[in-house]
Amino acid sequence: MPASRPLAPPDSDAEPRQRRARRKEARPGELLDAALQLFVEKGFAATRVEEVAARAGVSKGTLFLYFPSKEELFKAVVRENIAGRFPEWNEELAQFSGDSAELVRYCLHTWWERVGMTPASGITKLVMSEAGMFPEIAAFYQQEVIEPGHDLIRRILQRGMDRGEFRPLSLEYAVYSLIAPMIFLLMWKHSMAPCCPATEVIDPIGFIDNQVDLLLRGMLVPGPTA
Amino acid sequence: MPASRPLAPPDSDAEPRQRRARRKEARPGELLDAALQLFVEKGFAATRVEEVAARAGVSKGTLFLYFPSKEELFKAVVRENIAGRFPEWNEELAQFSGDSAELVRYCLHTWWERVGMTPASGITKLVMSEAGMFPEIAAFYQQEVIEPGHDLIRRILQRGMDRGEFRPLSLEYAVYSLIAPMIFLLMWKHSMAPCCPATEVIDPIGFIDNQVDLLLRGMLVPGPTA
Amino acid sequence: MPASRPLAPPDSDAEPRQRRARRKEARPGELLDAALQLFVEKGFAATRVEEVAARAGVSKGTLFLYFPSKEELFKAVVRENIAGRFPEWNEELAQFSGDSAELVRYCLHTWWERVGMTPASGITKLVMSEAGMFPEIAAFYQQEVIEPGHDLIRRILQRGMDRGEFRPLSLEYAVYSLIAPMIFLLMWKHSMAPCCPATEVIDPIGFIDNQVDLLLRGMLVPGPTA
Amino acid sequence: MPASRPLAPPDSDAEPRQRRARRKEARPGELLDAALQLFVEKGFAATRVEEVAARAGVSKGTLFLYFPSKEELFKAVVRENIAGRFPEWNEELAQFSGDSAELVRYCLHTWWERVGMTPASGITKLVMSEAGMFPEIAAFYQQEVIEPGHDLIRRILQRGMDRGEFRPLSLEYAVYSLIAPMIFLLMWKHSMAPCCPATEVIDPIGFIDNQVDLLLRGMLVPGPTA
DNA sequence: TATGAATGAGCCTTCATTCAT
DNA sequence: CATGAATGAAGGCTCATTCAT
Repeated sequence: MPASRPLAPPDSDAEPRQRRARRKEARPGELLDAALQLFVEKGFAATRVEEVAARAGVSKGTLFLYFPSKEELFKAVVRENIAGRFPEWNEELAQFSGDSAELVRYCLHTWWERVGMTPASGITKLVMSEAGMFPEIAAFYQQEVIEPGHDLIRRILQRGMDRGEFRPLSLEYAVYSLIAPMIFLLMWKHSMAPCCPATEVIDPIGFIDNQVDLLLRGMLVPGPTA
Repeated sequence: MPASRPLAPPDSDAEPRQRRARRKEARPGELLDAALQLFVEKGFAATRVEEVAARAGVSKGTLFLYFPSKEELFKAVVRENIAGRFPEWNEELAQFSGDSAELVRYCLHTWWERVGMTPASGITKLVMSEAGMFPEIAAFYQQEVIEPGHDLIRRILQRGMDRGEFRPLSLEYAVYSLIAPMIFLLMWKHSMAPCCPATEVIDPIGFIDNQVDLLLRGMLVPGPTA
Repeated sequence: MPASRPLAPPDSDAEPRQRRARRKEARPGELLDAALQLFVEKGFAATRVEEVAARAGVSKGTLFLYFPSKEELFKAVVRENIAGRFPEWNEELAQFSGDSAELVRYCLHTWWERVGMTPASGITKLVMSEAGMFPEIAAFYQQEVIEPGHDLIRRILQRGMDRGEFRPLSLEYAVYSLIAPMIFLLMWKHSMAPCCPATEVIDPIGFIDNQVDLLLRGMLVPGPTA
Repeated sequence: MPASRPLAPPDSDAEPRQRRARRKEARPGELLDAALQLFVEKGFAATRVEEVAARAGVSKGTLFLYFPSKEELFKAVVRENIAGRFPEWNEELAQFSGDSAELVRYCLHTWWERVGMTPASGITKLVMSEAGMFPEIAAFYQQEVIEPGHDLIRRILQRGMDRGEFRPLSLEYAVYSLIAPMIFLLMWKHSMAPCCPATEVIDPIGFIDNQVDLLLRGMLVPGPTA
């Protein structure tokens, strides 16, 4: 879940005077973006700080002006890219007025649009891949993303049950049932797809639609006209 | 999918004659096991060959007697652990006589018992994490594991449709629907769980049961007493 | 044939501004000099890059900033030290106006002064010693040094015959007759002399003089007063 | 100058019973031959003991049964191959009855036949190439080969002067004049020729003939019909 | 601030040497 | 005697990090 900082700052500088200053402020962000890309592509160890700096258009030394070490850069990348959008999303959820099946469908599609298909989706892959080396980061991610995410989904499911739309569900497991296909899409996109041109291409929208159909059919209280 | 090679060779020196020779045969396996553990634990780059050797009870140099480089060791770990169990599984599938819902349930549980809960499950995590650095390995995995796996599941779904048990399904997407929860379990087990004691523990059996219920409800032709 | 680059860069810091920059330009040369010395002293394999770096007053890593590998360093040493001085020598030869006997004598003495007695003479010993391991280098040397050298000598001999000073000679063999003593001096200087204090010391000037006398006596058309 | 041990032991064993025993005795010799070849080809450092053992048809361990270390193997190779043939040669010289010009020609040709063109010629190349690392060996070689060789040549020259055939010569330098072309042939054969197919091929017999003509013309007392 | 030359700890890999069989 | 599996010291090379400019 990317912060609202523009990922690619428009360099169409109306006022040429302050470009330098603006760039200076933009530095850390540009470095984080470059780092995100590279870490996702190649993993933590295989990414060289010099490459990150180069992709951000600065020198190696400059990177260390902003981040005291490669590890801290990594942590910053993760932290920066999971900046809580949950308040906003919780708000959206609270105001949703359609039926719960709609809500489920809306949620997964929205997640895809706002996270799954953006570069930010890479950080989940990143965190999972490097969790062993950065338990601290994994715990942080768990706390800041996974738990709020689970809560959000749990509320959706509860809403469905409360409104008599969903049959009684094991909240715990049902949450995973909704998350699993998203994780799957993510890993597919970031792991297999980029390196095996032979890999079958998954159409994410189609998959999500189909998956939601399947799951909802299992979750919904059977209507009189099944 | 680990070979049936015993993980810890019985050193019950019944015949004291050829201890050396016996060790020699066991070496590659011991090294591969040690490497599997460490690669899964720490990733490829962060694992030092000396550590692998030490865990296998030999010296650094010995490792290079059996594997010409760290990369080849990695490849061997992957190859060793996916040694085609598909023929055997395909056979089991062909001889299954129960209904297709049973078959689906049986399959996922069996996968968990034979792969998911064994150390070999780390391989998938490993391949996904390092795919960027080892496109060759990823392609190999794609060909040797993913495609046969998809085929197998596709046949199960087709069987269900042929026998009139499953409603018409998009084979493509339905395959992913069955795979996704397995991938999710795997990543959970190898990424979040080991480093965040705080993480909610997922009971895999429970999750699989629940997930199968949900999916089957969506896949089965609604019986007279839904 | 060493380039005219000063072997020990004058660190007489007149302008304290850009010591760093100046060093940077001097580095490759300092490293090449150090490498030349050590390679000649100990051979390629027995020379450690760290030692080369140390003798050049830098750390191991710095060496790799300028040369991508030990092999490339070696190649650079060879290239640096044979940087075509042949054009200049050919020019000298063309403008020589004395008789051909003088020219032969002048040539061999000049070779000694400009190559034989300089550290660059070690290069030939080096190339010959390591030719088996670096066929590429040997071929390069053959092309860039040996062939031009032979051409030069061949022209001298031809000049002598054209002017009626030398009797008809087999150009091919006569070239080797002039080269052989130089190679001999070189190998003596770099192989036997340095390690056997007992070895008889050859006075190169004396040897060259004597050798030229002997050869010229065989090559010259017998004058009326032999 | 190879010892009289046959370089390639004829395995056409008339009596098959003792082959094993005979081989056992032949071991050190076979190892030394293999080592000579490889050391000459690749130099000391680049030759692996395992390769030597393999070429001699034994295992690595066996080599260390006969030679306590690689360095000692090297020294043995040199020692073995310079076994004094000088007594024999000195004898030949003493009994030579022709004129001294003939003797010079005979000597150089004989040297080529008995040393230059045999594998043993490699050791001179070897000693010169590795002298820096084995000063002890170089000194030994100096003492056992170079000095006796110089003595022999010096005696020839003295004989020529004593018999009034040669003009007064600087013994010292004239010795080098005769040795230089031999050294040159040797280095050419072992260094440049094997790795540069492009290298001009020198016909050694032709070169020696030509060189002797040239030198003798310079050394001989001019006859009435110069 | 920004640079990039310099550093040196760290790791993979080789190979002479040992030793149990 | 012979073997070849095992060892571990040594050295090439990388790259995160520092610091003079």
